Amino acid sequence: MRAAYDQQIPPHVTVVSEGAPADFLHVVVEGMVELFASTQGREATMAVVRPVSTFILAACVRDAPYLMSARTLQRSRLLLVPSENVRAAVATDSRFALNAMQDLAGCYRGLVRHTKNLKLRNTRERIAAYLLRQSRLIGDAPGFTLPVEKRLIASYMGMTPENLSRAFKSLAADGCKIDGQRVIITDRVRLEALAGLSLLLDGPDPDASAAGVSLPLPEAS
Amino acid sequence: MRAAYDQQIPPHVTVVSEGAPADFLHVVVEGMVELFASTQGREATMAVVRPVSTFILAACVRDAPYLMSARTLQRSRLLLVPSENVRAAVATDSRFALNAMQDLAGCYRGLVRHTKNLKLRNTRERIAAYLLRQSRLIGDAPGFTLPVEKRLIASYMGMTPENLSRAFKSLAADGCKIDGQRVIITDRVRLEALAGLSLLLDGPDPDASAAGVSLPLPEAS
DNA sequence: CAAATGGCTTGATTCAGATCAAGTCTCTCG
DNA sequence: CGAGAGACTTGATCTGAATCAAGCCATTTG
Repeated sequence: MRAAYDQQIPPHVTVVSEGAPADFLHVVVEGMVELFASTQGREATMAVVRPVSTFILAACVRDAPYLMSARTLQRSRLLLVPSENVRAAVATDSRFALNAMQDLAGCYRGLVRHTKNLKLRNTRERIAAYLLRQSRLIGDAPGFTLPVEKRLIASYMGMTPENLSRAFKSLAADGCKIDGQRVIITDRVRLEALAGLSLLLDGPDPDASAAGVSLPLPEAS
Repeated sequence: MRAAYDQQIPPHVTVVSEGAPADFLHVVVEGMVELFASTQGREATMAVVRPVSTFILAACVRDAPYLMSARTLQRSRLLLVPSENVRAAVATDSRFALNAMQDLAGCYRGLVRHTKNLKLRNTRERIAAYLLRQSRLIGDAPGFTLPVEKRLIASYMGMTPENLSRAFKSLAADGCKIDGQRVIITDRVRLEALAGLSLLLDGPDPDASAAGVSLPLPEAS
């Protein structure tokens, strides 16, 4: 920690570029950071990190290049811990290692869920599942506010903003009303049926999503 | 290890079902194991594990339910280590913990790559990238043999066998000839261009794929 | 050895989702 | 306050990939 840098970063600043060597472990202390990947024009949101969580721990541990880029979505406070110090801590402090491992395992499981989602469900089902999960994470409240921009949700879910918009509208017929940022689940049973039940796929343990990776929690309302 | 079970398993046997509690860490000593996920009829291959590698380490570490199922593709020899022993070893043996962490980080990075692939490339590009990566993993040999059934490759890559077949055929025009199990890269430059350059996306470190997760290595020929 | 099974290919057709093209609304900023 | 920018929506159209339907081939099995 003594070697770490504490930084205030304005919104919309890219703080990590994929391909670069993993010099620092990043910790989001305040604000919100998007992890994304891009190739020749195309771009995909991989996760959104909220306080207090780390990102690119895996690259640090392996001393390998970053696989994702990161940019701030809001003004954010980041703690940058030099990778060598992280690796030293992992090697000498077994409690640190244990916690790092839990974090890593959580990230992995979060990504497994995300990938299953992409491969096994179509757009409407993915959205239904997402909304249900959001609702569950705040205690099964039927109403809540979307925590990030829709275009970001669309990218994370592997679809275009246009299709997200259409899907949102069409969900009215399946138990969920979306108006602007406001979401109201009107018929949970119906929505769950659409999502392809199997909340096994999304639950019961929140894993990484509780830790702040994947997409942020909504606010109940 | 003293508490572990050493088992010979016939082909096509499901040894792990998603949703079940993670009672054992599995180690593939011989053979080949497919990790897959399914919901209501649909099914997706998530990875193929080859010796010597572990699977479902993350579930063990977190003491959480399995997120994937596992079945043998061939007659296989598996070592089942009770999860509690794994967690005990992690807690007491810092070298063990360190290695487990490396493994976990490798799996995570492998999955990040896979997900980027799914989100950023279309079917032909994914296949081109896959073939190039296979070639690279055996030392840039232009010719090799596909290591698993095509239907499995198709599922792993998130497409139907029909489309994989068509894509393979169409790649003849882009620098790669596939005949049965045999692959010959005739024009690497062209194929790389199609794959969307960015071998950043797939390299340079092999991470998990070297460790035996993702899809198996091909055989040079 | 004939039948069956399962993987693979091929063609025809369909459809989910992408793309293209406006247009609206909100928020910011000069 | 008016202009501009960016997010979002909506409709029309296009297209990549899925689905459906045979047929082929190799391997297994009775």
